[in-house]
Amino acid sequence: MRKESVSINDLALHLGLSKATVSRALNGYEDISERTKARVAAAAEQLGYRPSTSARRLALRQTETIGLVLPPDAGEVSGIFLTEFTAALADALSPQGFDLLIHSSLSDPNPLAGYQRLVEARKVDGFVVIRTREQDARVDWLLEQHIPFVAHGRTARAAEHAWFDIDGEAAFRVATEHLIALGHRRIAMITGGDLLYSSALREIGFRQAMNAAGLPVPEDWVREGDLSGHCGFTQGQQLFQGPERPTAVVCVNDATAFGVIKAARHHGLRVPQEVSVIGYDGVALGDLFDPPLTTMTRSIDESGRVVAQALLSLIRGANPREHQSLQQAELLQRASSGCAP
Amino acid sequence: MRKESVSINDLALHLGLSKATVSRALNGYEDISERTKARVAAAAEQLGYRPSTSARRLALRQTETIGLVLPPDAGEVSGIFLTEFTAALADALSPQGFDLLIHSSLSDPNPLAGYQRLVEARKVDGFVVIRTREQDARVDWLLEQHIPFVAHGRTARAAEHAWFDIDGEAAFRVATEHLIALGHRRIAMITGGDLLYSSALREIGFRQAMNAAGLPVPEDWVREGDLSGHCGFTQGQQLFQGPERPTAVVCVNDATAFGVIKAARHHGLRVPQEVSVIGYDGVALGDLFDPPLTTMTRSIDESGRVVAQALLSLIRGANPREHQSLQQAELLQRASSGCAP
DNA sequence: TGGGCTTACGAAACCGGTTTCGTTTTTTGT
DNA sequence: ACAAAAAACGAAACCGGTTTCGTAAGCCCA
Repeated sequence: MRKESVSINDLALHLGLSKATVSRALNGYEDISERTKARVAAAAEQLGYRPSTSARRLALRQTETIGLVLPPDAGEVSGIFLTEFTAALADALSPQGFDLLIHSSLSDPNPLAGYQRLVEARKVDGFVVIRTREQDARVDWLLEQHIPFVAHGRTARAAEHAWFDIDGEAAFRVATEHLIALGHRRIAMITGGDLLYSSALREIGFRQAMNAAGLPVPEDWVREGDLSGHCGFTQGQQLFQGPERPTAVVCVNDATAFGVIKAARHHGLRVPQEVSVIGYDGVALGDLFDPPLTTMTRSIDESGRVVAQALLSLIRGANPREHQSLQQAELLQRASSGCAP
Repeated sequence: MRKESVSINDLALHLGLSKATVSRALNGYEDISERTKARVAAAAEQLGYRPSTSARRLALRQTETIGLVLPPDAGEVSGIFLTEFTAALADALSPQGFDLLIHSSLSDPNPLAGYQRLVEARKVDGFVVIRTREQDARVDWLLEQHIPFVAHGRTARAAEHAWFDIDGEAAFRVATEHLIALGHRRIAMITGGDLLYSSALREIGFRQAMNAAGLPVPEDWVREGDLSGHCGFTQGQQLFQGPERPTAVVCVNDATAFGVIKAARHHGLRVPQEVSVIGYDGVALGDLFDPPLTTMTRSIDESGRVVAQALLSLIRGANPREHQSLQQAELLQRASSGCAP
């Protein structure tokens, strides 16, 4: 613990000025002469003065901190994505003097608990909410409390809040059309259930492309997963067991796709010769997989940057409706998709 | 932004007591009567009083926050591990009222920059340092400044600081002996170079087991990687190209192992029939891989908990030497290791 | 020369807690 | 019954900034 840090009082004393003047000089107020500002800046530099963050926060009634509360299954489900995303967030926040606070309470089953604790303790100025659902209790509560936040993903109340999302509908249209162009006619999908609003949108895109091509979508070829690879595996096994099995599967995310590929192999089906699989997210590991995973992707770094900027804007008073951004994903064609058998 | 939050002054006024008494009552001081304590607690509950974190921090000269600064390549290299680890950290910290602050400055090439900024701004009470190297500038600096920290992994100066580590030497002895027991005699290793002190220790364990079994270790069968899957792939290709290729490879981490398996496949070598591969970390994705990855593992959750407790202890004044903990990893036998051909 | 305007700065209050120290009140001892 | 000790609480300083408001000094102009 540092003991000998110099306070604004020390600085004022050393300069023979009042702390009020020093404070305003450092903050560029108009009613301080240029000569004094220069003197103060020089002395601050020389004495190594660093304003105390705690004191600033108390005086400004602002924490300059934004909160990210992790879902209980964060590690298993969205591992790589989250690390890249939080890194991008933190990186975009720090030049503005903001910090990223990570909260996790596995113990408490209530999804609101973490948010409430951070708000009550006044530890954050706003939130980034990830993995949004269609009906999202966290979003409802934050809206009700008028707390700034930006959602990564839309919700049923998307019109009312700030969000950043990737156009899953379009993405899955593209992915499905890609498969259709390769000659596939029997295509299945594994969704994320109601764990992710985006899942429903992606399903719509899938169905649109199928309809447009006049292809049928049997009811049990749209199966509900839980975003995990394990579930992708079991659902994949269901898909592949009949004689009338699909020749291609689009998956709500990469983890699920990994599971589906494993299931295909279990049934002795080669990928992509006998079954094509497409994922969604573009995690780096997909490239090492066998076969390398074809997927829909969009720069995570940029997502983090955009979300961070939007949130800072909100905290400074911007209108949430001005920060709703829909981005397009791109098809990253690797080797898990190929011509229909 | 909440406006109407009740302060300790409001509470004192409402009770007809001084704020000093209220403060001490809430903090359980001995010189406050039980009756008063009960009254204060009841009123606090009723009015929904929540102490301001900023004010507490200023008065206590403590931030109750610990910092984690991400390495620049965090997302690519140690994705899944990091999410699980930070979640575990945050989870263990929050019951003690501590928060986890994530910092990342990709822009600044200086590995110390993030630490210095957080310390100068007095934003944290201590650090968790990950991915330690043998000569680690961050550790040197933190020691010099007498700032509490616990390292995840040892360094050359391990005797001087608190650390949590997994016994990589023993782990790689176990992994190598496992392969030897399966009949392998030609075993290679891919290390992490000097990116990770643990890498050197793991190499020692590997060599020990080989020596004990009287097996030779050709110089170019210990190849240097960078912890990434991509590098595992290129190094694996080197290993497999000659006629005298190894029948098994132990890898410094799972990502590298994934790359090696891909390389094996590129050379038409089946895993594990013709080549066995063992990783290290035990990430969840390993189970979905084809074949599921045999690896050395240890509960990440528990690591996080132990590190968090150690750091809190340090901040409360404990001796760093009392918090040096070496844990044993376990062999997680899946399908990427099998009998020698 | 004196009244009105700027300009540049200082005094003091404030943010919301904690802590030191002193004072009043009650209890204890004889 | 009275002095001494203990118990319970209040006043005020403090942590280190920001901000409001007031004022002295310098300048302009009649």
